[in-house]
Amino acid sequence: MIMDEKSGSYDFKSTEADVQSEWNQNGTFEVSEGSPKPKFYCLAMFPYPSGRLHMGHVRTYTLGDVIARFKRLQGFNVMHPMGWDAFGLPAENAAIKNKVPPARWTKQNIDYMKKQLQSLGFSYDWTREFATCDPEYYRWEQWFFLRMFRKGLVYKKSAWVNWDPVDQTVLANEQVIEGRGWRSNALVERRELAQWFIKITDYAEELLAKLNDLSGWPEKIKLMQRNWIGRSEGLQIRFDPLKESGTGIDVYTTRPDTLMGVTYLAVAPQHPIAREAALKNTDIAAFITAYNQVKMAEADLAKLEKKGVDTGIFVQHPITKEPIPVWIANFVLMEYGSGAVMSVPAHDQRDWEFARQYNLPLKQVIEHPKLGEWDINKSAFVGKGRCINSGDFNSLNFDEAFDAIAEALKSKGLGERQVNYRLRDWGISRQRYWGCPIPIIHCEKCGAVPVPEDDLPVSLPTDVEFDGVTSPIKKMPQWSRTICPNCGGEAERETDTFDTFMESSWYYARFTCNNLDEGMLDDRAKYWKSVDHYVGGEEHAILHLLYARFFHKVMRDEGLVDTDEPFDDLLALGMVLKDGAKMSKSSGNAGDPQHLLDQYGADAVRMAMMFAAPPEQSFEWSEHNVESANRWLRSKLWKTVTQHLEAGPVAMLDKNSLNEYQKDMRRVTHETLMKATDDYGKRLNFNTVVSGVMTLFNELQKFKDESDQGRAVIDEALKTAVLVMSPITPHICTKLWMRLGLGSMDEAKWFTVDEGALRKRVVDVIIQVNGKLRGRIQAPPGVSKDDLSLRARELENVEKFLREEKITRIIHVPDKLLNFVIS
RNA sequence: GCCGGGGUGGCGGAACUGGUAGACGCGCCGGAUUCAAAAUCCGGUUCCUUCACGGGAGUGUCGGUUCGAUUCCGACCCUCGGUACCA
Repeated sequence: MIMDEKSGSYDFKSTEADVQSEWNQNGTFEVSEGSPKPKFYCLAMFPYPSGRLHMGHVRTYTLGDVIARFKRLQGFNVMHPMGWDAFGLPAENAAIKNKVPPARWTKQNIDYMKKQLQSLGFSYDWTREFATCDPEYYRWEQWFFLRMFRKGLVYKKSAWVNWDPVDQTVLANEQVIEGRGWRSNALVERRELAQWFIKITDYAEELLAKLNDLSGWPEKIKLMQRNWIGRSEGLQIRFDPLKESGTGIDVYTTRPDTLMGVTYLAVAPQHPIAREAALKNTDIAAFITAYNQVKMAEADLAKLEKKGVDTGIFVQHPITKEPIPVWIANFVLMEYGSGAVMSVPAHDQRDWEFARQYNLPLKQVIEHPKLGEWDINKSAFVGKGRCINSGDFNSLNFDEAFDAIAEALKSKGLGERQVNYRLRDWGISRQRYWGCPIPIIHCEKCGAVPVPEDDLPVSLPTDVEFDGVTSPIKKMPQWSRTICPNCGGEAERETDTFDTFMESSWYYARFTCNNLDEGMLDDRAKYWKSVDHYVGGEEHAILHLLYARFFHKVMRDEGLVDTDEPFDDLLALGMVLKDGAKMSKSSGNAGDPQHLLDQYGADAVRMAMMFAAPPEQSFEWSEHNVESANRWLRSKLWKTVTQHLEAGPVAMLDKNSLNEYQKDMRRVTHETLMKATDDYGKRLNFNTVVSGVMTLFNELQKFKDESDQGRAVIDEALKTAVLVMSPITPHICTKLWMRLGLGSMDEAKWFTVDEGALRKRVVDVIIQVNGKLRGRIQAPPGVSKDDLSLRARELENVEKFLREEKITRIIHVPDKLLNFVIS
């Protein structure tokens, strides 16, 4: 047993319970908009209620809490809310497995996880809590969707899904394992369904440009978003049919300078040309069928062996009018550009490999700028250079050729300059039950009609049987049968639901006014503005963060918020790994912290997590650290403070009467405080805050001075240590703060560093010979190069390396280093 | 495949602007305390070499820049995250 019952020893159970109940009674973390303090909105990505917390949650929420508590100590009006990203696939899986309706399962999980979060002592304003499956929440999401619908940001088109022919259901990519349905084990087919899309590409330019303003975001995340948006400038080129009757093909290229080297075109297997060709040719039909058996994830498609099939169709080259064969290739994506590419095997490695495989001709049209000669039979030359074998365009460089070819094609109506994005419009239809219903009514006469605002929300029935075969609301005519708001005739509700990224794209704004019945957001959203600090896993670097940035811009354009970006500063956390893989819902409930909380307490769990690694780094979780954190809190922090208090009252610190020994100890205190201020406020490295405080205690342990001023120095050190640790281990620190006679921790203010205390009496200067360490000298700060050089040469171990050598240079880094360079 | 990270003792990590590599903690080893144990405290702990002082090597691999490189540059290997229906 960890606790012993001797009086005065640390009992984390009663301490944590006491402190938490005080927070609850006092409403310590409830905030409003009327404060004279500056506002600070601190948010950690809300969890999917998967059942129990795992260590990834503990890390995210402890980091968020540390930031919130530090900012509170610095005098900010801190809002730190929490809620639930409650719609999603796992609830459906659990419903099938346990025969529980998704709503009930979700509710149970929320109840349990909320208790866990509370027992960890996070400083949440729980009055702002909501779950995204609450109709009061998703009502406004439906309302906002209809605003987008009326703005023309919403449209319908067909798109491909993974179809399980046995379960008669659409599968998510992660539910397709080696080409088979996860439950039925049936071979998955791809199907085309009509789906709703939101025009995020209308905002592509702004989403890209505004990244430059996000100085509080990590460069790596911004870089990933830039690449994801993937802006490029190129040419849309028309290849006309050879015969009048055929169909032409549009391609998009960023290398129009290689147009004269085109030897074939490649189209995606879903391209209309490919489909048409399949009707007449069984080989082509078989090729497309085989392609459609691979799941639609890009990672899987891109890893396919490059394969193609000849359509037998020819189009004409827009300049030379020569016939160009059209192939179908499994590496061409229908979603990007026009679903067709012009292939220049001499100057594109992928085209080159494809041409080799199918014996298609190569034509070199770009000269290597340095080598001149290039053997295109060995590999493609993908660099830029001057045009050759290109008729009128010969000797032009890339830019000149780009312009000349663009002009030539434009005059013939065969080409147009185009800015293209890799970013695709956001498909938001899901053929699932456990999500927010799409508020559209389908009428035979009027088409897709928005549900009138007064009829919102379109509620999802929660008392359902869920067997996994199709969505329950697709089998409930009493739910889907309705009247057309337009013509009053019989009509059907849309039975698809929203992508769950919809909910997480605006929840941060709703926390400002979660109880608002009359609208989506009110002026409180304008008071809290953007999230000042957003904390969450790096796995959300692209999708969630991009969708939320997009939503925010649309909300701004609708006058609902005042700022351009939702998240000013972003802390993108590394993964907590278990056996080398990320901890998540899909890997079961690995890493439930409950037994650790029971055995060692919340402070120990929080401290162990913060001490383990810096936030942005992934690391393998080891429970061992929790025990040692508990030991440190108990036998160092608690015990030292307790013994200090038991030794009686402490005199006032008089800075001017300290001896050198006491000044040295005091310097360590202020160095620790300075480092912690920087680590919390700027570097966001909390592991080094902990190690700094541990070092302070190691120094205190060596400091033996029972004099009045000696004890005053200790007193200051302990108060500093308790303050510095309080964002990480708030329970024990709240109690010790009180005991140290400092009153309520809720009123505490961050300390100021005493610059005078940092001054050093002596510095350690290292002496090197040719960059190798040969000795060290203690000297007063500011010691001159000459003095050092003289003293260094007297050191035997330095002298023996300099003897009989010629010194060519002496490098001096003040107060740090002296390096003798010998030949 | 593509995009973005990461790689430092037995382990987690530190070294913040190119200047003492391994802070702090875990583990392990030795000692104190104890009837004994737990708990606690003290000391040691990169590797090789040396009685010792010291010396040599060393931050994924190979190469480069520099008086000096974990840090900057180039190539490669391994690994993690994302890849648009996991969230």
